[in-house]
Amino acid sequence: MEIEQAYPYLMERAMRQMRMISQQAFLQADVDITVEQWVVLYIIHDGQGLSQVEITEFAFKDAPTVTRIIDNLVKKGWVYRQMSSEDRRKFEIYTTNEGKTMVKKLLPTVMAIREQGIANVSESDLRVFKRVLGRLIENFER
Amino acid sequence: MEIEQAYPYLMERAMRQMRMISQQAFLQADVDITVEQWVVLYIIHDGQGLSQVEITEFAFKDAPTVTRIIDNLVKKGWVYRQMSSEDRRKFEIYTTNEGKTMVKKLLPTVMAIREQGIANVSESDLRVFKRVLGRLIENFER
DNA sequence: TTACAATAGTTAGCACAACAACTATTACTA
DNA sequence: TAGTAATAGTTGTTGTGCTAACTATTGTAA
Repeated sequence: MEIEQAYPYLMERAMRQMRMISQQAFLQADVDITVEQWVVLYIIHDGQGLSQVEITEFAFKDAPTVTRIIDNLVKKGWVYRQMSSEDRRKFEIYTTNEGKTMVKKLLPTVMAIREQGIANVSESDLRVFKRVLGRLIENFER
Repeated sequence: MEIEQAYPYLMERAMRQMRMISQQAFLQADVDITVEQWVVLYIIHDGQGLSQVEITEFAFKDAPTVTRIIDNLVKKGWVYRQMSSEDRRKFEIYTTNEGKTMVKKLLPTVMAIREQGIANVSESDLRVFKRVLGRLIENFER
């Protein structure tokens, strides 16, 4: 089937496989977390005190989705919301100690999967790969 | 933020932009269809008479998802299920005339968006890009 | 200062993604 | 051939993605 050679199809497929493998790895590490929750948790961990809007931009998700993912992370005790003192519309989001522990526990696994994907890909091919991805993003902007 | 340079992040972002632009284009063409419905409709159009399992494999989605997407396509009058004569567990899925019309109407738009993405990407870079994608898929297999 | 616009976040509704459990049918094997 | 395994498809549940509509707060301009 012709569609199997198209680059969007290949990208979709690679992404889905990576997601499945990551999910599997989280399960094996005995951590009840989805890939999307991981992404947001990691951003919160890295950015301590970000507002939800800022998290929205980094995660490239929309506001309602981020609200719900943070709800879930709060339920699991990994992050908390703190009312901003300058702007009462805002929250500042932080990881709890358990949240930090989770990130430390899972980060090596995530990095390993990322490496697994590009095993046997040369430095120069990887550079081209990232450059084309950057171009795609530019070309789809606006 | 460091995560913005990682290739999975770039892939996710490019894919999401492409999906949004496609959705927008469908809206502008006055066709009420989601990107996922488009993918499945196109596969059905191209493969006339495929079973749902076969569609599942081409679309790289799972069976329940394909069932429900086909349900929606049937509701919209673009495809129909026909009981297989050799195996009564199976359906053969075909496009209706309206379905064919939709594909003909939307295909040029979809191709144009695909081209827009790789505008100003050289032939050789595109080759590398696809090769790396293929490698990712291989590396995540098993 | 009052009125209106913009911003931060939430809620609701529909579609999709992943998983588990289920029915119906077909294939395999003792 | 009877019993069991495998296959095709559906249904239900939870979480996510996107849009629209909403509340509360802050910014801006007459």
